Amino acid sequence: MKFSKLYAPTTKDAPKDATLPSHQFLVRGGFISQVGSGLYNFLPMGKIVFDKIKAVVKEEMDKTGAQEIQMGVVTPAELWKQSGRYSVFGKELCRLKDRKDNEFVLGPTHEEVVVDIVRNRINSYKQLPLHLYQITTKFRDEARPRFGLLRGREFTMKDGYSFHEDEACMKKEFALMEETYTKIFTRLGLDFRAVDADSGAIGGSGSKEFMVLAQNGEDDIVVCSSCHYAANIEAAKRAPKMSSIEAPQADLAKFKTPDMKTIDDVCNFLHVDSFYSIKAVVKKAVYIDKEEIVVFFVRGCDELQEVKALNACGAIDLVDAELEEIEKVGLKAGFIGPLGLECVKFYIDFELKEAKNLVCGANEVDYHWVGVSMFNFKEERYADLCEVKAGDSCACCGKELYITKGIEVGHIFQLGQKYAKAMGATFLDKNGKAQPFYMGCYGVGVSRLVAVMIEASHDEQGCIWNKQTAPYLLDIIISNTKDDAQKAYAESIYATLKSEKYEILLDDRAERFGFKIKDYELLGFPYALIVGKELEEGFVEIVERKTLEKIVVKKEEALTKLRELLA
RNA sequence: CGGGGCGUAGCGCAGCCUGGUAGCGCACCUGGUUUGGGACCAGGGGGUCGAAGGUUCGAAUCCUUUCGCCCCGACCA
Repeated sequence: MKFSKLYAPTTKDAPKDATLPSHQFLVRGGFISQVGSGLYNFLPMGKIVFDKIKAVVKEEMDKTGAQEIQMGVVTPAELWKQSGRYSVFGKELCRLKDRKDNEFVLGPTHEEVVVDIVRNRINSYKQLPLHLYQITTKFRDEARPRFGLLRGREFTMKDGYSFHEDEACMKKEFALMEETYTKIFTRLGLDFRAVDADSGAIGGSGSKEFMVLAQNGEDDIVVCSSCHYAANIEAAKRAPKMSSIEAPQADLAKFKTPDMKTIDDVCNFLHVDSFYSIKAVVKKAVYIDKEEIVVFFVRGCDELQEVKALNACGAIDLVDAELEEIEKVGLKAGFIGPLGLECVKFYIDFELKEAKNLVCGANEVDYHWVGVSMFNFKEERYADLCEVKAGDSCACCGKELYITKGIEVGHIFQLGQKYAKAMGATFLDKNGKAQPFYMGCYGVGVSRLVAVMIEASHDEQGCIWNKQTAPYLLDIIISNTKDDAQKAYAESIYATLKSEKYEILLDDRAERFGFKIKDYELLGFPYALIVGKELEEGFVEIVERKTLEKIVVKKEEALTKLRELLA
């Protein structure tokens, strides 16, 4: 490709709203252009990168025996009503009506549709397992699109769905997908971790996220400093917390604690470490048909992890409770404790199970209990509720955990029979009995990966593409296009390499050297060949983008050297 | 969804408070000089001032409504 013909509108300045390197460089380099909030167009070079990433994903998926299909973006709302997600999925689900007032949704994911495809067509266990996948546009009406391609409203995802006769077979496919995703992200040259995750709105039992480690990630991930344990903070576990501080010895007694509404106040007043106190976090749980106040108890030194809390109470959403609502159900804000609590639903972090010598609210204004022991609560009261912090101990090996940032690029789920049951999708097993399918589903954020590649590899000047995803492998820069010798030499190298099927760019624009080398650094192709002044003496230069180091080679040897580098 | 900001040429902005000829930089076009780190000189083209309504002799500017975009947070497979 000749740069003079390429549509790559590069700019010196970044758009004012682009804060992340990937967003800035994608726009400055003319890879993408924005057309609306969270809506982007891919320009020629952006499209090349996108297609290269897509090809890697497709190749690895096809190797596993999964079959590519393509489902419609517009889906009848009826299918979503069958699965129950029409009401559960929030405002991200874009709903629309046709001219006859029939309801539709823009597919944010395709479990419902794929079940419909298989339902009544796969009738026997003999036809299983089956894995169908697609690489298509999804739409989610995000509350706050941002960071360019990292969180758009329209995006491209590879989403695969597998069907199995039993759980064992489903788990086998899950393991195969974990392996496959590892191959995909390794081929793309990314530094990533597969982490334990919460399943969110997709549901199901086991789920793992693939996180690319990056400073600008939106997710917190907990990683063990010693063993292989890694998890999204929403699902992270730790070894039960211990305290070296001696437990306060006291018999069960009610203490007057005037106006002591916070853990700090109470602990200071009673000279107790916050480890030995119980914190009450009041939330309003939103269900499909109702709202109610729910209280979560964790150790005073811990924080409530909201996703865990949401899972514990099975609500659709948890929102902050207003003081008025708290008082209305009979709770005494600042003095809430589990002992004798009856007016609301409540859950207790399981690390508090059978704990002793605690301080907690007495459900009476200006009073706290001391010497509390956590026995006599029903088993179902206990749940994993607290947020893991840096410095906590690993549940697997006991060593220290730390927290780092990640960008989610893949997520794999064991769905079990959730969708098949809800939508009445069954097959006949070996005994001739109808059984709902076991399903798995597996997603890769393909368009997001375009941005992730840059987040993972860039410098002050611009992108640094690897050979696997670079739009072009080499940029031949003619320093002065009025110099016939430079032009002729550059064009001959270009023609030769092009005939050998290398993807290369010839910067033949009538611009000055500085302009073109800046564009090269911004666009970030792996190598550049500079044909300039030294050609007269018989030399040209090869630049490696990653290091920006230049090597001078004899003009006769440049081709050989380039073939070696580009191979 | 809560809080805040901004919409004036393709991009970045000034003008608005105090109403009266729509401006600057970059980009673009023409000619010339220049050609190894985003050149210089001269000339030139391009804007329903986000939209609608109102006040006024007169609105980019004041008032009302509305749409869009962005930032912080909540949310988010």
